[in-house]
Amino acid sequence: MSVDKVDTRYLETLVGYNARRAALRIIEAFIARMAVFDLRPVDFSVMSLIHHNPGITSRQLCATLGILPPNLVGMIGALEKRGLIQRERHRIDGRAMSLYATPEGTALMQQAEHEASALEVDQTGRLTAAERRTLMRLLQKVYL
Amino acid sequence: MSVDKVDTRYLETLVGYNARRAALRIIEAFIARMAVFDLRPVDFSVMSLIHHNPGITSRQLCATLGILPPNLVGMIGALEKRGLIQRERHRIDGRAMSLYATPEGTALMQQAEHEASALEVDQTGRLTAAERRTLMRLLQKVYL
DNA sequence: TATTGTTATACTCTATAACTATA
DNA sequence: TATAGTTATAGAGTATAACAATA
Repeated sequence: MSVDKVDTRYLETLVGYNARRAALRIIEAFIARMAVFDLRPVDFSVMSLIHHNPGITSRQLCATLGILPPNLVGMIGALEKRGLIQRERHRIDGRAMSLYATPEGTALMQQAEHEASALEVDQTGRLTAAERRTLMRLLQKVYL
Repeated sequence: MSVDKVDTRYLETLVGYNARRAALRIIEAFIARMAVFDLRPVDFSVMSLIHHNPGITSRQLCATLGILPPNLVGMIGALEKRGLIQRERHRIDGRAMSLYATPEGTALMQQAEHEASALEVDQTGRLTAAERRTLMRLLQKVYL
């Protein structure tokens, strides 16, 4: 026999389960609304960090976002090919590459971040501003 | 030039970013501590739902957990092969399969859920019990 | 000797199309 | 005609090993 209504009460006591479900919900909406910019969540994160940290290296991006170096190479290459970022050999450490947003990349990210922030408010519409701040603070207490 | 310290302040204003980081942190610990039971997060979720919903169908599992049917088949097959669950043809709807935890599966899940709950407390050690309840409630307000 | 970036490659996860048995 | 489960397969995401250039 099937069950009338699925009892999910146990899983809902787990922070990991709830955080994953919430993240997937928001990311789903993010993908849909960021399609006009042709930016996946990971591309957005990478571009945002370069935008706010001119000269950041690939290694620093990997460490910050938890991306493995081999998996970043293609993304960086694609963003450079699109004219959104520029790569320069690091002035002091010749092994590293410094990354910069181009004027086109900067303009794109100003729009994209504005849209992302608007989307966040939409997706968390059932939360008050205070609850939203609390949620952020508690999540950071978990992973930072 | 690389940057001294990476500025992540903008990304940290996004619920999606924070929820994903927190979820990944907890899931990482989950994978490590559930290895003794040979249960990945998805296996744990599936087994837990079967455990608490005797007779649940594959379709109901898919709808509840957001898994696509073709991707559930192999998991169910593996769990059955391990003797943790039993599949029976649904008594009324001959197309569906009703799923039940075996005594072995039930015993395993009692241990596994106990361990998962303990792990949750460890991973959210920087939160008070009240904060943990608040976090859960706010996350559910986002995705439910 | 260690680190940055890179290539190649394997592995896992997720998604799509099409089939069968039943409703 | 629609749905539950299944098969095969494609695509995206993530991981490991090894290498060249530089520290």
